[in-house]
Amino acid sequence: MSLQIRFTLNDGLYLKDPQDSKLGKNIIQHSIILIDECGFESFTFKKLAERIGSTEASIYRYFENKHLLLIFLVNWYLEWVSYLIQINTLNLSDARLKLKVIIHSFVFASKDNPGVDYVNESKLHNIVISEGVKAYHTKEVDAENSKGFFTSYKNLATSVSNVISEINPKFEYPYALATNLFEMSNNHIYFAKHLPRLTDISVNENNVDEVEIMLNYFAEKLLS
Amino acid sequence: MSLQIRFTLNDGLYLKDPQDSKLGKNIIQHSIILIDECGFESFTFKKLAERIGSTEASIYRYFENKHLLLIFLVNWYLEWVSYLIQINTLNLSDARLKLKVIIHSFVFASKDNPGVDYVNESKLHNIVISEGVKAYHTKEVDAENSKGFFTSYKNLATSVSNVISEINPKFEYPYALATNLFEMSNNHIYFAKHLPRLTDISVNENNVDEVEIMLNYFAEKLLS
DNA sequence: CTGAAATGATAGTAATACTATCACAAAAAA
DNA sequence: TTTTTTGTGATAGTATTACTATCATTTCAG
Repeated sequence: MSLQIRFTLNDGLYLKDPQDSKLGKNIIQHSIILIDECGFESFTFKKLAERIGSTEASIYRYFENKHLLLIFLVNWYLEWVSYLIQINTLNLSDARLKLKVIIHSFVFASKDNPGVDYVNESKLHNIVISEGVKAYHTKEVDAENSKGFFTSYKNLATSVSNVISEINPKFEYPYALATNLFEMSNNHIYFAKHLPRLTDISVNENNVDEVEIMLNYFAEKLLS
Repeated sequence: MSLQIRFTLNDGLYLKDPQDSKLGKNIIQHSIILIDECGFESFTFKKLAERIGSTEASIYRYFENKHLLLIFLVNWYLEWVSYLIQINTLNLSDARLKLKVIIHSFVFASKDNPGVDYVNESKLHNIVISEGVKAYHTKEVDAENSKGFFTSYKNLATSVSNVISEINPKFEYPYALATNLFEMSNNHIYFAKHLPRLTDISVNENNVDEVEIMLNYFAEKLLS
């Protein structure tokens, strides 16, 4: 027997909760692997169906389209990061230490943790880095936002901004700093791997220490 | 007669230079309008052809596909911003003032300038804000990067990072700060418009003053 | 054991992302 | 001027994508 983590995600994202069935979990597990392999644009439900020995029609019973699946995965990741932050800051009283844990979670979300058996957190993090921004850069943002599809991100931003305000109550941009640390983390890992001239840091064999050091430096300096 | 600005963009981006012909300029002009209207995913060459009274086949003679057209447009924008920065910092000696001009250009690129008659810089800026990240978030980044498709961004990052190093030669992350100011500018304008809970600033009727103030604050604090 | 729910199998449609061919007009070269 | 080249339009066609619909079968809960 195993204690399974289960996140409550906005139920408008799916037609049937994939966390409830074998097929659903298969969809999550292998969509992560497949998107990581081929990239989001050339990922299709047909390919996914072949991969898991199912059919397109069956997958469409869970997700209306691949875009909603992407939002689902990104939200899953954000819930996972929020969860990590929560358990690792529980017994910390120093807000500066909490922010260090937060930054560590942004950068390392994949490593050092047990996780959920059907989710490869490391590959999911790669997807968030490479494809995450596509989740909310569409013509339908406003409609999707009003359905609550981005509350996971907002909640994370809020909890991080609370820590920031705890460190420096006079800092005027706690939300902007919170989201910027997250976006910057993903961006610069991506830059280091693919467009190194756009950053100063380097990531060798998935060693993202330099990113963490940079984010800590930015945060400290801004909040001093 | 008019003095037309003309940017030299990587010639691998197009099959035939659209800046050379009436149809080419029409493609640029109306693709900007159309992508701004429908968003990149539902923008198609067929719709564009109908809009300008031409045919799909004719457009394919200029661009291999809509993805390369997007990279072309983003590069055009970056060249335009670089050009603005160059002419507006020419007679400045104070590096801090230069950085202010840079930030102003990131945020306001559209307004207060004459421009090129077939390019609506304001709409182009909107496209960069909403769709820009898709230009380099694909499985083909590495291949496209090696063809030099992203040199406009790299050049901009380099020139901004030079100003940053001029302000504070000991600052360890001049490139990261340069790209972050650019990305942050676009991100937070987008957040303010569509996901306001992810930022602290607001943008009313395209008044982006608050974004500019925030970026200046971040830059000053980090470089102090 | 029975019935409902989940899945598989198959088929079909509209739109997308192209490629190919031919005809025509205008501009450039001879 | 004539001839070529070049650019554009018109039309057609193909493979793939993004779905939707229907019916049969399996699975599992009561």
